[in-house]
Amino acid sequence: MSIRPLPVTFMNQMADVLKVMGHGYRLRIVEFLDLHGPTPAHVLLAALGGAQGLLSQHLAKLRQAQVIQAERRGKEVWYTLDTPAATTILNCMRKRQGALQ
Amino acid sequence: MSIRPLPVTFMNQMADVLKVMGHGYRLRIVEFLDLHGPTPAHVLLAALGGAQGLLSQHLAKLRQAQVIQAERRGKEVWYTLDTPAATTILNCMRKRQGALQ
DNA sequence: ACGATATATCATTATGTTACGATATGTCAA
DNA sequence: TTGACATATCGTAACATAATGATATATCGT
Repeated sequence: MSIRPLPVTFMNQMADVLKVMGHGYRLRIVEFLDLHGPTPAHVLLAALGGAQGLLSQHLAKLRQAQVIQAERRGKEVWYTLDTPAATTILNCMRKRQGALQ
Repeated sequence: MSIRPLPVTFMNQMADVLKVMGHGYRLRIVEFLDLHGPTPAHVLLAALGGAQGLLSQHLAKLRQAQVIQAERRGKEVWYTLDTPAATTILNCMRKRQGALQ
C-alpha cells in the first residue's frame, strides 16, 4: 500500500494554510486559541501585544485561510480554531521543541 | 499536566519553517523527497518541471530553513529531507485530504 | 584543455507582505 | 443621541518574495 502524491490543487490549498501560519505573530494567535479555546479579540490583544489594527489584519488573514472562525457576541468578536490541522502542527512543534534548538 | 506556551524564539523559528513550506512548488519538492527518499536535483527538475534556476532557488530556501540537506556526489547534488517535522506535516495533510474540499 | 552535463547565482522586474497611523464601523448603555 | 468600548478597514511606505533570462561555477570524460 504505497502512498500516492497528493493532488496539486490540494497541495496548493495546504501551502496557503502553511504560509498563513508561517508568521510569528499569527502562529502565537493560533497557539493561544489552541491553549485557551475561544477568545475575544481584545483578550488576544492584551495577551500578545502590538497595535490593534495589526492584530485585526492578522486575524483577517487567518480567517480567510479558514484557520480560525469569528463570531460576534455583542461588542466582542470571539475567535475559535477552525481546523484540527492547526492543532496537529502545533503538537508536532511541541514534540520537537528542544530537538531543534 | 498543562501544556505551556512555546518560547517565542522557538515559535519564530518554526514560523520560518512553515513559511518556507508554504509554497506549492516547495511543498511538492518536500513531498517528493518524502515519497522517494534522497534525490538528485535533475530528477526533481524532471519530475516537477519549471525552470532550472527556479528549482535551485527553492532548494536553497529549503536548505536555509534546514528542511532539506544537500550532498554533492560527482556532478549531481542529492537532496534529502532533514527534519521529521516535514514528514509529520505531510502526514497531517494526507489524513485531512478530502476533509477540506 | 575542451565539451558536456549538473547546479548555483545574478540582475531585474513584478508582485505581495508587513507595520503604522488614522479613520470608519458596530454595539451597547445612559 | 451621545459617549465609550470593541473591532475593522484604509492609505501608505518599507520591505520581502517570486519568476525570468542570462551567466557563472563545478565535475567528469576525452
